[in-house]
Amino acid sequence: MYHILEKTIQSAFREKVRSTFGSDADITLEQPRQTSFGEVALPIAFQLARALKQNPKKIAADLVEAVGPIPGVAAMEIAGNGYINIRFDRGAYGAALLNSVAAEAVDSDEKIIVEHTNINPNKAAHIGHLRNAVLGDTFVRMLRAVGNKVEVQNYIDNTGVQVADVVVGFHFLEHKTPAEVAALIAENRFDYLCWDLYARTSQYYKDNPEALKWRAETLHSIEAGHGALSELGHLVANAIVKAHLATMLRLGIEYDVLPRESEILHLKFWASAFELLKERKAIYFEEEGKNKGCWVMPASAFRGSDEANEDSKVIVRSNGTVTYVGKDIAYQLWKFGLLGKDFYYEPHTTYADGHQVWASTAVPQAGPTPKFGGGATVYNVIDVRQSYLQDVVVAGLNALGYNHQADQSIHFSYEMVALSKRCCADLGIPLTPEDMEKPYVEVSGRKGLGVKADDLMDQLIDTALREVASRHAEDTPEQQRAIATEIAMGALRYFLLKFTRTTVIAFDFQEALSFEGETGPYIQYATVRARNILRKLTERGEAIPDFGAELNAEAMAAQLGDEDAWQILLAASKAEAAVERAIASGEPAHVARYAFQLAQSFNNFYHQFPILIEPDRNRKVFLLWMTSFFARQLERTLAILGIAAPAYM
RNA sequence: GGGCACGUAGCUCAGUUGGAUAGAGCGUCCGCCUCCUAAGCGGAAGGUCGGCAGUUCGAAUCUGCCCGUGCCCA
Repeated sequence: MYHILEKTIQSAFREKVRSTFGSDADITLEQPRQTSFGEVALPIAFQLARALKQNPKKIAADLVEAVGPIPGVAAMEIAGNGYINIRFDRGAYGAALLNSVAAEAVDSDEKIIVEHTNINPNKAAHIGHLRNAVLGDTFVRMLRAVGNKVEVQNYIDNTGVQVADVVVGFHFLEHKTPAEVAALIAENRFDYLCWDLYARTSQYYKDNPEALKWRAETLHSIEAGHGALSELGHLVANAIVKAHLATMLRLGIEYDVLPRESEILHLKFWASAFELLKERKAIYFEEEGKNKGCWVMPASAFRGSDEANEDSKVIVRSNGTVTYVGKDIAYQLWKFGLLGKDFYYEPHTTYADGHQVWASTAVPQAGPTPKFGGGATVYNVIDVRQSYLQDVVVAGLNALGYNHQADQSIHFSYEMVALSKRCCADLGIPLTPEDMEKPYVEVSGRKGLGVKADDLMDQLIDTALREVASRHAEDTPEQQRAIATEIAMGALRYFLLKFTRTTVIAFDFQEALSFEGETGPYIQYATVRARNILRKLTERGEAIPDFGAELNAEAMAAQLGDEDAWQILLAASKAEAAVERAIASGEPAHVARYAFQLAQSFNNFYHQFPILIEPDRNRKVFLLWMTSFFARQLERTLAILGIAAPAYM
């Protein structure tokens, strides 16, 4: 509702600014410094003052005169040196909220692809991976909430160095056969086992550099697709992908399709992309210099036109192997439906809600399978350290002449999750003097340095469970655990979302395990309270009023004359505006912050207005409507954040 | 050496794209459970928005130069 009125005001002014002053300046809306100034402020007169060489105050007055009455607006006043302050018609506003039945949903046929998670399938997921997945998943929920068609992809690099290294560990260090590894997979926490083995193998390379030949041998075997090493590679990657899906499902994160690198290889995606790149002269064969014998992309393609830097990017090495970027260009082309090729798909996993995840396969399937890829816009959720490579991929699209798709290929970047020094101390990680100088310590899978996702979730659940058990001792352990899990996961998702994407999260247990203040549970608690009021009402034998019948614009106006009630309702009605703003800025943190403010508003309301014992019938009906409106807004916003609203707390 | 970020209260962070008196949580101090759940609420203290210059009606926000930190590319 709020953003609809915003747009009405905006367009009314835009039109008059154009017709009266011949300017098509942007109409920016602000929130007045003081709530007593009104609901919306326009500084447009200042923007026009310079060009028109007129007093802003006069411009503002002329403009207000020209615009005339706007539906939904009660008053416009000139304030300060030329601010236009706008007051809403409270009765009309309240009545509109009362009648709004999940408006809009600007349906679009265009598909948006969001790729996230993309964890190397060679070890357990850690907190850095969680940030990726939670950011990606929340952004997907935001896009879907406003009516977009979204496809969620989780790319699986099942033929890469990292998988090879774990295979090296099993085969050369542990002397395990595929059958033995299969047996290990059947046991518990294979992903944890690999976590340690990967670190051990990495250390072994360090001490015995000649062992790197094992890695090369393994990579060749995996690429060729036969032999014990290849078999081990598939066993490891498939088992770890399963573990990752299970880990992410704990946080309510689901995928639509898992495109795998093995199929990119077998279906010769790269060969098609290579031909395209050569044909369109996006890359060239280097005849001399250090990159002699390589196919390279000229630096000018991705570094602006600065001639200063001569460093071109190698796409195909002189030994004929393609770099990671090369494969990524092929994959990106496929995402836009530009490759002229497609995967085959087979069912991978079915979630409890019936939702099916598909995985790519090189084998044609008998029955009908869905189509994936061919998006109009592609978001790649990848951490900021990959910026350079992402630029090269986009440059590849541009060099091929796909400028529009290049613009629609968005690196949804975010800063890493590091470990605070206190966190390292908690984990018993010894810090070098070098580390002590730094503000935080970088997570390293290679060193086995990090907080495992499942460990963290378990710890959060334990902490929440102690609290739930002390508050609801009468409940069964299963019930307590279910509630504690919802609270723990809510806390974790909120913790990862409240920071903007450019902020490095220095992970700290004390902060992450907190359930008070600006946290997920704070918002959940407000939601539980709102619903409790309505539940208590029916428990007392009273019916929830028919708000549509008992309230109208007049009644709303009377009740909303109360300044506090009005401000609280106004805040509660801005959910859609907050989501739109967050999508425009690509910042899920804005939704998270709004959810917190919404909960604060509700708590404010809760403490200020006793509802069930309110003697005045009209007022009580109004307060109950406010309560149900809050409950709905909180539930919606939590759903967008992927946070559950527990039955009780 | 080049590129990209960041620097705001004791700590951790927001700041709606240049607007009116810079906000929140944590921590500290004081207060509130006879009342819909205290995972809550109210109040207090706490700031040279890294520094200097510039752009203009107006700068935490834009530009330049410094200082400091992180990441990436050679």
